[in-house]
Amino acid sequence: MQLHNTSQYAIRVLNFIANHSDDRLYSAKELSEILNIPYKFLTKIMGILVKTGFISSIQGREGGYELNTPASEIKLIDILNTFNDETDNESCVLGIGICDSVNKCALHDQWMEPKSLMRKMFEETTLNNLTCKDCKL
Amino acid sequence: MQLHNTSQYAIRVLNFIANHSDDRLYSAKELSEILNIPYKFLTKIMGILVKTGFISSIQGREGGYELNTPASEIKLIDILNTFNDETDNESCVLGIGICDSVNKCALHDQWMEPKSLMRKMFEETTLNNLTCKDCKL
DNA sequence: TTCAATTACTACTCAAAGGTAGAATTTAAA
DNA sequence: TTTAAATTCTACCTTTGAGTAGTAATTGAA
Repeated sequence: MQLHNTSQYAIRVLNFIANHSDDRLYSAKELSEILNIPYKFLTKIMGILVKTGFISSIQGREGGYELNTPASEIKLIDILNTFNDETDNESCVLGIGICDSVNKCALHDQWMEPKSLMRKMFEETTLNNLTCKDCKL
Repeated sequence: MQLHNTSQYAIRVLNFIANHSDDRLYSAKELSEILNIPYKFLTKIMGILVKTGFISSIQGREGGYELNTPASEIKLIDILNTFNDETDNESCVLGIGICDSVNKCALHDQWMEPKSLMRKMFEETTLNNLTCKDCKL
């Protein structure tokens, strides 16, 4: 029960860029070193984030990445969805198709509350709320 | 963000056995058909559940499986741990080692509440609480 | 005692996540 | 204009979860 590495990496990178947007551009090489993410894997993820529109890339020497939209508009759930980290509200925790109040699995009732809270958190948290000066990178 | 298939299957099988312990023995073939789990994969999982002590197997003709301990003593969290479905309380949601109040990741604060509820649920729910007559199998 | 229904064991395949390699392209600075 | 620092692209490798195949071992019933 945990997020995919790609989702974790993407959140950390986007958060870092959001917190340093005034600053200057950061390259994949720098991000890889600062965030301790394998360089080649990071560039692959950055490519996806560019294609899906989260960020823009500035190519060539002195290049790097910048957010396309304000940090306050980037929800964690959108990042998770990009990397197939389903938080689908209806899918059954025991894997038996769709779960709802009339068609329950054995764990449905107990799962409701933690699931809702978790989903709410990923839906309502933006890169903006995440900003945190003394945090691990 | 979801449970492994193996964990899902294991919970469903154990729950079914728990709900039919008075009854009679169910074989892997029957369980596979009733619960719609691939037979060969199920027998593999049953083997693990026997080795880890959740169930005992009765070999030979008319054989099958039965719980080793009362359903009220089998916690979901123990099943998850058996199949590497970590719900480790300290491990970081963003994958940066250990997370606690003095060593936070950027998502730590928001993650606390849903994580605690989820963990509490898996720790406190036993096969016994799960019993549910009108549920999907 | 035979036989069929059962679990147990070993080894394999398949798919997806995670990660790597190398070369092509872009571009600002020297 | 050259060059080095950057992104981009395509293809590959590795690991792990998911699932399959075949056969040996066990055992109650006929």
